[in-house]
Amino acid sequence: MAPKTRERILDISLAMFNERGEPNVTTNHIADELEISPGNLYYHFRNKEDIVENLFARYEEKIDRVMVAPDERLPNLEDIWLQLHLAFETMWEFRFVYRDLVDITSRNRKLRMHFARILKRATENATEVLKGLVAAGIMRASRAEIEATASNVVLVATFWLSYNTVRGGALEKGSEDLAQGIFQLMMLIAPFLRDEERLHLNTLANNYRK
Amino acid sequence: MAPKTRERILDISLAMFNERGEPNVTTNHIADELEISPGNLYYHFRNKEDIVENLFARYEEKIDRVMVAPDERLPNLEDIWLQLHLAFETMWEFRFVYRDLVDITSRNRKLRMHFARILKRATENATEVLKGLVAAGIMRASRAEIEATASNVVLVATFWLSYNTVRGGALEKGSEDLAQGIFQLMMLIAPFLRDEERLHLNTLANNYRK
DNA sequence: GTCTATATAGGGATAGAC
DNA sequence: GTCTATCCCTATATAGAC
Repeated sequence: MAPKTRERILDISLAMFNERGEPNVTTNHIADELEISPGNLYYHFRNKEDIVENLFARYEEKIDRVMVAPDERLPNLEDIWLQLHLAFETMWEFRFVYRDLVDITSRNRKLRMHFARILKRATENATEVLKGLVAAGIMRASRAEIEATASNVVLVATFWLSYNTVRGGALEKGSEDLAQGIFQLMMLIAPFLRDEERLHLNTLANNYRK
Repeated sequence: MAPKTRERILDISLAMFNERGEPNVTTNHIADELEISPGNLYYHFRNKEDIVENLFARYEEKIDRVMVAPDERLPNLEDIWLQLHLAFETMWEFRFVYRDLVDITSRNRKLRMHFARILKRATENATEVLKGLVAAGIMRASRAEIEATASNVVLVATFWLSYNTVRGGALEKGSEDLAQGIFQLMMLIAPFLRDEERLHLNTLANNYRK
């Protein structure tokens, strides 16, 4: 049996928001693409914002599952690659949120609060991981450096896709763009690493240079 | 004598774009605010995009003057504080560009190309300055680290205002927000500095923590 | 649950008088 | 240069039939 209309609206809206940017997709576009009537769409959702909020809720749920606190074991660099990879995959899936982040959060108090919460949690998460690396002896950094770096990690992660779009240059397929962003994040912590890991990252740079 | 209408339109548009976001300001709003007729506005500008392009040209000219290549003398940290301050002031003056950066550049090829050029120039500029610090013996970093850091500096500078908006928390008056962003940028290069300067920055952190 | 038809509002933009 | 009047179009949203 075909998926419920409500779900189909959400799915196609996500695809169109991601592709064209949420401000540039109207409810009529969505209805057209689905080959349903605008009236039908409004039977399932009060308004466009209602669709956006539902998609954001999907996003929030997924990203929350990815931002798991570090467990008892001290983290290593492999853990970080993996966690960044999972986070970036989810952000890519809902990249419309990031494309017009300020506009979307400015006009909707609910989304603004929830997004601020995600950022806060991400920053705490990053801080804990960095502290873990210090505790594991993999890196050395002061408290102030850890805090500043955690903020910078979150900032770069949040706006990497926008940056990559805006700096021009042909966009790769999504997965390569993401890999480059993850590398860029790793280079934020590279200078704090002990020589072995630091040199390793420097070597990897050639694979990601663009 | 009062300023020419054309200039008044540009001035008030800039103020309104900065305050409400460019997508949320219509030509009618602008005309209302100026207490002129919409028809008059369209006598001076072909359309809204024409206004945006003119404001962007103003911005580009100013930011180009700020991004001066380092002169013969090797740079020190004071030079960097100063240059960042000048750049951030100009970005703040035209912050509407940054608020909806992806949307604005996506729909206008000309702005897209010009903004990409600014980013490219900023990255080259940052790279040169970092190399200068290395040459001056103030910091140590590999070529790969310099390149990655230059990119991160530009990325953080580009999206600092958006980040600050979106993370919530009461916004300070503009000047304090900017100072915090500049500090955040300095912390990107802190780990590469020799001990003296690195400790100095770490001490400053208390003034900027938020 | 879905459609057709329509109401309403607003934004972009132009013509023509002054 | 400026205004009034207006047109066109698109977007959101609703009513009521099926």
